[in-house]
Amino acid sequence: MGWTDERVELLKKLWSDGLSASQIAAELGGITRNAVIGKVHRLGLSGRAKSPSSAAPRPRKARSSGHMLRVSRPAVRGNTALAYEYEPEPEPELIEIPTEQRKTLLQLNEHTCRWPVGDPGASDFFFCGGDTSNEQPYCSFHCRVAYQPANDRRREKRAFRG
DNA sequence: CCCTGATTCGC
DNA sequence: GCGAATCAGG
Repeated sequence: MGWTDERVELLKKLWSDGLSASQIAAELGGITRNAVIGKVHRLGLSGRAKSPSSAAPRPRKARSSGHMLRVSRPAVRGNTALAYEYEPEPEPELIEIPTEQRKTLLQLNEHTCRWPVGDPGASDFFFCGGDTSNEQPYCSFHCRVAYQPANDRRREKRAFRG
């Protein structure tokens, strides 16, 4: 699907009407939003009350100085390797479960926390084994973890590890 | 993770 | 010139 005069005119109209590139792409059909954006730029009609931050020029290559370093996973496109990576996040603090408290599946009973720790099937997989109370399946800490609102997945994941 | 536009560059 | 890939940001 090429850029016929009709399609270009429609593109100009829709773009000036404030439609997004993906919306225009869907309207024109058989084309991606990248194609729309590329055409918009080539036509020189970009800049539509754009956010100033997105208008800032992007560096061609990674800056190999300053605090943004540690290129450990180069992103390669074609024969050009360009990448920069931010400092890795620090490891989340793991809640230690005493070794002597840990239980295997066979060691669980109605008074031991059943919260799984580690990857099932792994050699170091075990259960929390902490004391439970009030007929709960988990210890107090893991009860909080298990019953907290489900929208905080990051926290849930962290808790799963420990 | 959804989306937005911006930019680069092989084709 | 075209637009996928990739970027930065909301």
